[in-house]
Amino acid sequence: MLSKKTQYAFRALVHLAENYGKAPVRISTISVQQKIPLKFLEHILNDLKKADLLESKKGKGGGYILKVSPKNLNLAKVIRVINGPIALLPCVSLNFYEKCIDCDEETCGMRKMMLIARDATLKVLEKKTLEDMIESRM
Amino acid sequence: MLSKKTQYAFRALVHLAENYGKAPVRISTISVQQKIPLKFLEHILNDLKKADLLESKKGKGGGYILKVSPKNLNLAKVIRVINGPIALLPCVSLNFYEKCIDCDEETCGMRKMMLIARDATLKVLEKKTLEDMIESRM
DNA sequence: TGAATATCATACAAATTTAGTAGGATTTTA
DNA sequence: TAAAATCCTACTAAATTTGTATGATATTCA
Repeated sequence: MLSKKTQYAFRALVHLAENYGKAPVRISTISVQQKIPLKFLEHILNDLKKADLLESKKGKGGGYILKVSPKNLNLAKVIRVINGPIALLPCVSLNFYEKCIDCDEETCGMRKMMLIARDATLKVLEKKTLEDMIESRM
Repeated sequence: MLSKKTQYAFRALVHLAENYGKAPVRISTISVQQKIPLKFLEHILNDLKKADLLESKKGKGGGYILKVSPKNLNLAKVIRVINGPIALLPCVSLNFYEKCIDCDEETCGMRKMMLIARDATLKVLEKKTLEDMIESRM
């Protein structure tokens, strides 16, 4: 399951996507409108910034703006930045690979199955974008 | 990601599947051969038993046996019993549904996307069985 | 220039979940 | 009835999640 932090991140990103191309949006605005604890939201936006998804401006009139177009930001990217691996096992993770203990990757059946599951999940999450998410609302 | 407990569960189930139709297997045997802490394994096997996947026999000559055929035990079932929900959001979980806070399900784009992702993942995990897992090892 | 505005950085803390241990009760077989 | 096994309840330690607190830093605008 996605952490609360990740759900917050998506909500913040949707908010910023709706202001894409406009003036920066303050953390406090997002916090109030999306009902996300302000100081927690600071961390989240900072994480997204470090991942190069957001830009920020300090001082009066400052705030955050989406750096990439909503249609170029896929959901897998966001999940990986905030939530971590998408795969069900570390040994089948593309971005967070770790060897499993006591398991020979060549002959591990669990690994083989989770690889197939991962591919199926990724096919969706890497294709769907923030824009798809917003448009799907009607 | 699947918890360590879930990975242990799969390993234990594979072990039991290899003894399907034969005499019961003791916890201690599985513990040693699969390198799973014994007392922790007790809990796991008990959970699987409560979910009706295993049968147990007490006393000398006792142990655990797989109650269902390996080819009739799909991976989603196991994950749900030990790990919990497969969906990425509680509001799109079939077996562990919970309403999200501050979210209208009719118009929530995040929900719409995670529904599609869930279906893709489930299509694999509900189709693949313990037998598939074992056979895929070669 | 300086006050107000905003992000940025670091550290801390509470709550929850995960991963295991301990000790004994219960049941079955021989 | 003794040995062998599961069963049950409670406890504990470690890790992760979900925040909070405090102040530093940068920017704008009068």
